[in-house]
Amino acid sequence: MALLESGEMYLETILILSKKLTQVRSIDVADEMGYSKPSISRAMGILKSNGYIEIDASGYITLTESGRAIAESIYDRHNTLAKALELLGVDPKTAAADACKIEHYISETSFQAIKKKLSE
Amino acid sequence: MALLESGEMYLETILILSKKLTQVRSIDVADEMGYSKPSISRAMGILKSNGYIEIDASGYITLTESGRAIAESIYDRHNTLAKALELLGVDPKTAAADACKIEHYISETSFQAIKKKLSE
DNA sequence: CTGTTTTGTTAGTCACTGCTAACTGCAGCC
DNA sequence: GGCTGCAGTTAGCAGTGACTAACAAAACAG
Repeated sequence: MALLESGEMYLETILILSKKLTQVRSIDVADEMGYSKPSISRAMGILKSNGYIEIDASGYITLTESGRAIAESIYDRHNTLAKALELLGVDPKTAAADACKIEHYISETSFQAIKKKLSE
Repeated sequence: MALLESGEMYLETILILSKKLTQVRSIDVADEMGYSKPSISRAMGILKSNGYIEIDASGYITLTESGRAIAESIYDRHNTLAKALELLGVDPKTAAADACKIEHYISETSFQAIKKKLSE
């Protein structure tokens, strides 16, 4: 089952939080994303049943190999797109917000073209 | 009431069709977008009740001033974004598909930055 | 030990946006 | 007149993804 936008956002957020915190729980994801606890609870259940994350007995969340691959991919897109917009003169806050949306919709082809342009 | 992605797409499609056809009906929009007639029928009802389009007794659709402004804006975004991606080496088909998505999500700030870059 | 806070889940709701099935209304053809 | 086909509407369904209310369980404070 392919992940939709929301799933990608949850995985990316877990990745970002795991860089900032020693452990990531559902409530941390809820706070970071601004969603209610039940929304996170259900989303974590779906991600877990699809093998993207694991949740231990204490509620600590870790990305599986496949989940991490997706999260890293989205995170890479986010950073690249945000950087590209900033180079065009867009303020960092707006650039980040836009990157957050675009990262889910842009094709790999277009993304690589932007990434290549940035590396020149 | 702010329009969501789907509403913007309907308005943009009506604008494009009005450039190609002398008159635009619901069925033309359905064919162009690949949606079923009921989906178009409901969408047109919503756009009409929000004052974005008018439908005469024969079923011909015209954009109101506010509807046209939105449609033109999205169409402009579409063309600009597609052109930008093509300049980066993305094939026209992929560029158009990506532009079709991004046009709904990118901020005015970022869009103007891209447009400015293109005009250099 | 007891009461509160924190964390998480369960159950049910709602909006958005697509769909099919089945209907109406009309126009054209034999 | 009656059949056929096209355009459009009505009614109801489905998937995604958010929400609140209410509950359960564990951790913590006094």
